[in-house]
Amino acid sequence: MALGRPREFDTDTALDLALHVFWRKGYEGASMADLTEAMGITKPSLYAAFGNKEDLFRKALDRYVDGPGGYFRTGLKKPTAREAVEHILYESVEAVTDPKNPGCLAVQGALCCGDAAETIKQELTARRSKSEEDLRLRFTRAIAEGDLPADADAGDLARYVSAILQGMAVQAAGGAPREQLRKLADMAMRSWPPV
Amino acid sequence: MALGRPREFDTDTALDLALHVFWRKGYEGASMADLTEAMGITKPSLYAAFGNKEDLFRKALDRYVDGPGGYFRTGLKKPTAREAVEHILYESVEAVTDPKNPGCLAVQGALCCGDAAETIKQELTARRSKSEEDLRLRFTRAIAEGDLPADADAGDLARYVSAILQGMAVQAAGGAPREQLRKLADMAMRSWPPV
DNA sequence: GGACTTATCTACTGAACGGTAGAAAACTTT
DNA sequence: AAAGTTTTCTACCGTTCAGTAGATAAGTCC
Repeated sequence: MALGRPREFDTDTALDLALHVFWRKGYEGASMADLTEAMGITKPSLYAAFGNKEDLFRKALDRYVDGPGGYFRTGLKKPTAREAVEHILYESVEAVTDPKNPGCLAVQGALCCGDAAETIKQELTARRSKSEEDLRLRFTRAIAEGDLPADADAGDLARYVSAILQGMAVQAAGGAPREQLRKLADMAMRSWPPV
Repeated sequence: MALGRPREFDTDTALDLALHVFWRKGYEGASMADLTEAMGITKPSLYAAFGNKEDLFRKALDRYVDGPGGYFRTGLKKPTAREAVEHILYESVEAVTDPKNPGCLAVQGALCCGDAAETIKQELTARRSKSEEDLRLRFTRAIAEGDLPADADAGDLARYVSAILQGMAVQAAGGAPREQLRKLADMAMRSWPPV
């Protein structure tokens, strides 16, 4: 066992609780008081375990990507581009319409912000770009493998799917019901691949 | 002329300056210090002229809708649904990629927030819903007039266009270049109306 | 000119912000 | 049991937040 007084809370569950606060309120909107209250720990414990607010957010974001946002990576592994897009779109609908925390952390965490949160905004921007790039690479492979038209533009398709996902995230943040977003995904799929 | 000491600044230009601060930083991210500095007035002058921060934001939002966001209303007046969507999409691309303040105020003003800004978030959500409803009504008319298929679902189409617009806003907030968003609009138009 | 009205300024309020000092408590090691 | 290590707690730090009091200045009205 580790030296010293043992920690009285589980860091993973505490991080999950912090994640949900950030998810609902955004980086700037979530105060340290909000976070400690939700996590059930005091501020010094939080700082000792996770660093500062920015560190905590980054750790929560990692957890988000591996947990509630894991459908993205899973989808990329599907055998065809169509199946990948289908999986990502419909799983995204379920994720962003979770009534406990509607929307997408990568979109609403810090879409724009005051000066203090600028680096967090950049981090989220970079993550969204990375996701779009992952889609692009997947579509490039699909073109090579013949399950997308040879004259398709992988970059355009990736941007299109990203925009749909982000649009759904905005609508979900506004309380759009699951049903409606499913119909949105239906529409996107009916015209896939877009010409 | 009005009674009392005359105001030394123009309220409309001051409101424009405030609008651009809110646009770049969001409601929570824009501090009163940011605002007064940009507007070139002191805090008491601001409060006397515009009320409190929330009032100021609402007035800036009205100005946004009538100014930089005016393309939406203009587009709805186009003779056909296709022309309306085309106008709104391409004008939106220009608006959200304005390098001075990328993105859309109605999306990034308060997509999610702390408790204090909750009413602002609701106001923005309501405005986005209103826009979607305006699109739906326009498409309903278009179906009646025969410039959309009789079996089209006006609500679905409105949601789809809204999602594209909001997705573009998110991408623009992340610095997506105008060229790329134009190609996104191209794709949306090529498959219009979506089946 | 004097009364009245409104805008402007400096200086300030209380509350909330992120973050920390320092002492006490709980464990392992020897 | 004593030493060493780490967590926990209360209480606090300085800063920034939105918002305001009160005095002064600049006009109009009579």
